[in-house]
Amino acid sequence: MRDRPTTPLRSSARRATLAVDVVVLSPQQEALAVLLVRAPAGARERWTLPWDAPQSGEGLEEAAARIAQSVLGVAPAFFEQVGALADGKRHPGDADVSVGIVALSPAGVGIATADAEWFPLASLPALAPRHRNVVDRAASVARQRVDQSPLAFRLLPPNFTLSELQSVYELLLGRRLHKASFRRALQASYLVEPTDEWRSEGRGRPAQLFKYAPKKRRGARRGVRFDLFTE
Amino acid sequence: MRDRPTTPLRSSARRATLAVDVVVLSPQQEALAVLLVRAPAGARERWTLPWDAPQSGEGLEEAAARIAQSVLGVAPAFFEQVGALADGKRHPGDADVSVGIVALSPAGVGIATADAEWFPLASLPALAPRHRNVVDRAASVARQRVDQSPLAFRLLPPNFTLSELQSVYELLLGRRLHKASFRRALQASYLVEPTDEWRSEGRGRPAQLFKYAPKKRRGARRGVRFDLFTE
DNA sequence: GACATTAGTGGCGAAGAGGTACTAATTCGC
DNA sequence: GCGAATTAGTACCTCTTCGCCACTAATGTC
Repeated sequence: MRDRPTTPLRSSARRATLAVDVVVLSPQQEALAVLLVRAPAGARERWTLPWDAPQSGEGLEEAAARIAQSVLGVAPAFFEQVGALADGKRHPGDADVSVGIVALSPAGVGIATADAEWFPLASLPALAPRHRNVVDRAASVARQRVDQSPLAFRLLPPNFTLSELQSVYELLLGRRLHKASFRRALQASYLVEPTDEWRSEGRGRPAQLFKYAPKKRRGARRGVRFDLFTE
Repeated sequence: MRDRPTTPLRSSARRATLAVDVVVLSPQQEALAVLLVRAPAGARERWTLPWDAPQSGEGLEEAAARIAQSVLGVAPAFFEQVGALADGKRHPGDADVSVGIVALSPAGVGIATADAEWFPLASLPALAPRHRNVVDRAASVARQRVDQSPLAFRLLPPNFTLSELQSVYELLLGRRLHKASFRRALQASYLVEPTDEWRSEGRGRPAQLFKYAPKKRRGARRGVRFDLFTE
């Protein structure tokens, strides 16, 4: 590649229409589900992600919390950006730029609006191309970050059984995990604490409830992992 | 948390000023450095990140490539979004929203403009608060992604010695690594291939040059790693 | 030719991985 | 009441991987 004449920068900050598109994820019926809202009559697709423009002076995660709350009834406790998208594809509000934000909500949280519904990630209805893109990125971000942030714990109520935790990990990763190894690794991480409660869920032995209570870990950082490349 | 009356969504996509702020990283003099450009006279800080508004129809990474090229002379080969920021803090162009993008450039690539300079991450001059924020996030993203993407390879020329590769990893991670373990892990990952070339760098035994040539790996995904949490 | 310097490898003990198979505590069916 | 089914949780074994030390290899310096 060779040098080219350069155009001057700082032409001026251009005005663009901006949308915050929220991907609310939650485990529903043994599958990871996305919250969609019914599109207004006349729209090309029948469903869209919850979205809105950020209000002036409002941060982006703040906007996402407001948007999620207006659909779900409660604000999710965890947000993470998927990234900004200006792919030129169609957006329901014709926004030039979309900021995608993943929000995580535990199972069993009710939906406030009659116009909203959970759809399993695997069987989504048709969405505007931009929204489709945002959802795909959101799912991929969730999978990539699951062992770097407490994502899984935000998809569960405050108290949960270890089997529930393992199930959420399996949903996020899309593969089965080994019970003994899972618990051994969890034990060593000092991320959870047992509570006094036990839950009897139909058949079988009752399970002890745990809560997320990360201890400060001795920073025993180990070597480089070359086997985590996604590309 | 209880249900609250909801405000209607889809008020309309609001117009906002948008900037793409680019953090070009490169190893310079044994340290990770950021490319800054001299601010125009009268600005509150003397240096800024290279930034501009995206042109219409231009993707965000595309804009970042154009901006980086105009300062550096060549376009970096690798871009990754840091995220969108609407923190209300001061931006040199008073943009409402900044999209931060990290670009990686190998050492030894010349700077085209006299108004640009490399600054080690550890000793940056004063920057506009928003830019300071973008740089901090960029560094943190780079550290977090280093073992999920071939970041380190993009900070090196096409052919490199394993010691150089290890040095880049040490720069990114901010800690020393063990030579034998590093090479053993690298060997097992099938990410690099030896070339026929050797390089004699002053003293010591000459080193073989390698190139980045990732083979399709057997997807031997292993257990969950709870020890990678950053929070 | 001795020495310093950098590259690269072999091997060892400890820790971690996955797997099997066990024990524990409950509900269900009879 | 009692065994079968079901789910929770653990003990142990094996194989791999990790960190580390110590060594060999090939060059420049004096």
